[in-house]
Amino acid sequence: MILQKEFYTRQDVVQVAEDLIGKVLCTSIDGIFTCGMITESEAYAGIRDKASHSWNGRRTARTDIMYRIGGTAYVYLCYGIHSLFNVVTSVADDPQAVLIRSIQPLEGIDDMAYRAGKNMKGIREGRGPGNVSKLLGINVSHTGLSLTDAPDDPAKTRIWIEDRKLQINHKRLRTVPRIGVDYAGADAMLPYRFVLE
DNA sequence: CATAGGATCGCCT
DNA sequence: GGCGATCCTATGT
Repeated sequence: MILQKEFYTRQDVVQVAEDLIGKVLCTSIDGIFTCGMITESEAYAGIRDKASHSWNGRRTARTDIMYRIGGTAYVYLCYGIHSLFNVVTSVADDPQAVLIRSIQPLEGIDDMAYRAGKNMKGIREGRGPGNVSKLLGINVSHTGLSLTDAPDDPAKTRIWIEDRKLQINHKRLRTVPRIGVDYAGADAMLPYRFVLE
């Protein structure tokens, strides 16, 4: 079952981030289908969260996507190299999002290995937000895509998330501070990161 | 216009 | 643990 608007438009982004663990992130790009189970996520709590791009109401051409309705893809370039994939949550004009940090590849392993090039290390684990996009073929041109509305042409690029009722061991789900947000002061300590070990 | 730095990664020591 | 890759964004002159 494909996750619909009701899942994404909830206003507690931390809860959505936790609920995304164990769900399956899927892409159909250039006719190639790949997917993986989400094993790590981070919540970015909008204008009140100093670690968020939308902190204090910041709004630019890039972050404008965060102000859209939940269920929209927000992809941006980090360090000039990596495309980082986020899921916009909550209602329009409440700019919250969840960063997908890691997946466990499920289908299309060969295509993922091809996308990763000769560097096969980490393919089985799909670790790191830059690698998630790399394996699934996601890039910054996909920012703004709807995760809930199917395109007119079935052959077109599509990104979505499925609930396959995969059973996860909640005893192995850790709630810890986020990574790489030291600049956010006290907000860097918030337990907004979820890791399935 | 110039410049610094970032929600990273992989390779080096 | 350190560093280079590489480019968009925000800020300052």
